[in-house]
Amino acid sequence: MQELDPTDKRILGALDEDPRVPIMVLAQRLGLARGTVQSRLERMTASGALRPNSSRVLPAALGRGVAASVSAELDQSHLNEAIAALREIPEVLECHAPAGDTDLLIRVVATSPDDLYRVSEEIRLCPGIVRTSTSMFLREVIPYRTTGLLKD
Amino acid sequence: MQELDPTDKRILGALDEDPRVPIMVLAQRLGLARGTVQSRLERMTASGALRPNSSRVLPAALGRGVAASVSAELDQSHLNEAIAALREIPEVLECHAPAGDTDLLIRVVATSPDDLYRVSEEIRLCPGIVRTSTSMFLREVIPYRTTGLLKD
DNA sequence: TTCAGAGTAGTCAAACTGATCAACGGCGAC
DNA sequence: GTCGCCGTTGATCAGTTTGACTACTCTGAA
Repeated sequence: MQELDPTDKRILGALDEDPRVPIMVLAQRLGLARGTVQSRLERMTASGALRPNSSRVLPAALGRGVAASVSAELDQSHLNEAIAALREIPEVLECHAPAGDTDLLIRVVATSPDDLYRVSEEIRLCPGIVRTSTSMFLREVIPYRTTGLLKD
Repeated sequence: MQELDPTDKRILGALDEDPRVPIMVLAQRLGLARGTVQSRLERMTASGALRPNSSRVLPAALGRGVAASVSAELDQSHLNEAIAALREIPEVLECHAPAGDTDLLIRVVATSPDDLYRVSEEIRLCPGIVRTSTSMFLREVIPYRTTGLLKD
């Protein structure tokens, strides 16, 4: 994956609202030749600089209106097993290994607080996971975005 | 924003790899009439069930290879000011208000550990923010996804 | 039973796509 | 300096897709 240059960013910026605008429209809106936009789009999608389109779907639209962060402490010798097990849980949206006290930080969603309990239980039962601590999100203060970074 | 039904999910699933496939191709791949796919896509994009396209861009592709989570404790009487200030920082990707001890959980990215220091400094200096604690992510164990939720 | 809403299947003209081309400019290697 | 490489441009082409429209069918709810 190579880094995106300012032209790439401009293209992505113009695609922000509607990723299906015709390339021609895009090109003339940006003052570029159609071929340029076309080849850059191909390169960007091929280079893996973009997440799959489904990452745009809001969990709330899938009935998962409750979000939370689960910290998990784990038996380091079973790290890979734990990760494999977490990957099988659809409600696990994302997982990071932070420096510091907790071993894994897991982003989850659920249909309700009750369902959240079920999900965190499911995480707790993953092999290698010793202890978890779930913190429900009361509010999404700033929704995920990268818009600001595109404007460099 | 209304909830997506199984057909909507199938459409989104088929769009996962390439959001620019022609609607006709999509329709015959799913065994639906073109008009159906077309109207549903319109409805979905209009209903706000999707994030802007730029949320697909990997921060790493924008030179932000370092990710972290910042917990911020704040003076509750300046909550809105703090949020407004955070919104102005492009490296702040997202922000949640969790139940529990910390007041805000902020997802940030940076170009380097050194740059991460700068960003967390910037957050600390936001009006209303009393104390912060930054935890750098050593590894993205499971990249963000919603794929599993689409298969219900 | 009747009705509204959603899906199907078909049409149309206009517009788009992907592929291709020659030409041009910048840039690093030699 | 100049050579070749690479990306951009502006152009062409046939084939396809789009958006808008129609009429018909199906289904669940009143």
